Amino acid sequence: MTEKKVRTRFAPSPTGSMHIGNLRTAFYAYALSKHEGGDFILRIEDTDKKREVEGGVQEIKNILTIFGINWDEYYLQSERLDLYKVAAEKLVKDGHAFYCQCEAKNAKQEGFSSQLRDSCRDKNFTSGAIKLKVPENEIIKFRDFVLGEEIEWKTEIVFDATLLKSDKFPTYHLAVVVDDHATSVSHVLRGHDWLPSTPIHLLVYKYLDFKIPQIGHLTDILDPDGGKLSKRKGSTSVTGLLEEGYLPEALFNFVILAGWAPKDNRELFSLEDFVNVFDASGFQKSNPIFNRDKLDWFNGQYIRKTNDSELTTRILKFYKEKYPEDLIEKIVPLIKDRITRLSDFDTLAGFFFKESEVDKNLLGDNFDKHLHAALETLLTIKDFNNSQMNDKLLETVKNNNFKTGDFFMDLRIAITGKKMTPPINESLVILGKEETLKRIKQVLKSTN
RNA sequence: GGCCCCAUCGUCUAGUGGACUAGGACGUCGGGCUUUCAUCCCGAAAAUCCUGGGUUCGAAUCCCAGUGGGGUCACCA
Repeated sequence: MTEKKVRTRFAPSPTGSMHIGNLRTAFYAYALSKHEGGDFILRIEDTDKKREVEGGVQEIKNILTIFGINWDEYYLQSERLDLYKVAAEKLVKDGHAFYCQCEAKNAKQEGFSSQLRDSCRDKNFTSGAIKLKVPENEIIKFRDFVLGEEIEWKTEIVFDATLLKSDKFPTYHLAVVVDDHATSVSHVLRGHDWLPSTPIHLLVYKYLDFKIPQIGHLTDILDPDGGKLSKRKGSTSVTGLLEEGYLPEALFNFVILAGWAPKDNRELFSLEDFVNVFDASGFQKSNPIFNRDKLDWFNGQYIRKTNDSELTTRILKFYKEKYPEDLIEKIVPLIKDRITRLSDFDTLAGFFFKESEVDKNLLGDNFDKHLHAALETLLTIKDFNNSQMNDKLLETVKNNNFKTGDFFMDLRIAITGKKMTPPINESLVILGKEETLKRIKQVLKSTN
């Protein structure tokens, strides 16, 4: 009964549109706690006012909600400034930090900086930014629960990091330690890029006399061209991917499997499945490459799993109600197996809404005979419905000794302007008699 | 450059000293189904387990070095 509750947090900063790798961290942190019936905390790290983006906080909340991630507690660092200030001043008082009045270096210097010890560390100023007084000749280490390794550094290579900026806002190094402690976070899960600054945090924990939580560093998702995932190859922002027509379920499934794997190599996971089977030993140690083909495959899988009325709604919303719902509903069964992204709906089903130009070169040698025969047959059908359409047209093919494939291909092209389309007879039914005949006549007329 | 992490088919991975003639998935190629394209089904190719040394009766699995990839070195997170 004294077991400590697993509490994790997702701590993004509202500095731009959320990156897919960032979202992955949220999924992992969520599953880590929820698998144990623990708590998941959302903490906004808005301590850099200069970089903060308008609406950034709302976007983070919206995205988590879209993916079904709910948080048990919520914190905004800018509302907790006193906490950090007290902690920083305590460190100064105890001799583990000092005031610095140097001019701020607020951008990365050219080349590699090597000035690890700050010139103000022994000047005993009583105001200014507060920096950590890193000790000499100490070994600082921890066991990373993702890597499963003990990692250590000599304090000689740790720099006197700024803890509290002169604007009284904390830096990440201070805020992360103070908040994780204050909110009883048991497991810290974060990007690989934080590994090098972990010794700073470890020192702060020690000097503040806080218990160190479990800390784990996740892999980075890499760009197919090398380096960290970048925007060169299309969007990597979550909203961008959503706008490309990817389903949240597919994005979720794809991204959790980039950096984590189950023992049995299972592929399809809902959020609930993932929480159920989650096991931290499944974390990978090496960086995965963003594989769009695999994402596309997942998306196709989920489109097929979605029931027709739900898919109709999603397409309706995706196109911001540009197309009428009743028509989408009829078309959905025809395109469901044929699209990999919602955005494919346009290219595959566009002809239903807008007459497409017919390239005569696409038509076969006997298109004239084919289309005349089709026209004649279609004219006799009073009520356009699937079974009748199929029977009559097939009968026409037989009676005229046409080649079935060639006949339907010409009809297909005349109606849609394309060689790759949904099933043609079913499409004609949806299109209706009037429109169908009109299009066939038009092609016949323009090719004469 | 210093420091740190990592290394199994093109890609994501299973594998935790003997069951590995290294398994699965995506992609690719071939076939089936079929009035197109897809879906679906079947099959194939694809991995010197990065290299070199050890340890061991035995190594993809443990150790060391090299090489390669990644990260990081701000009053940004």
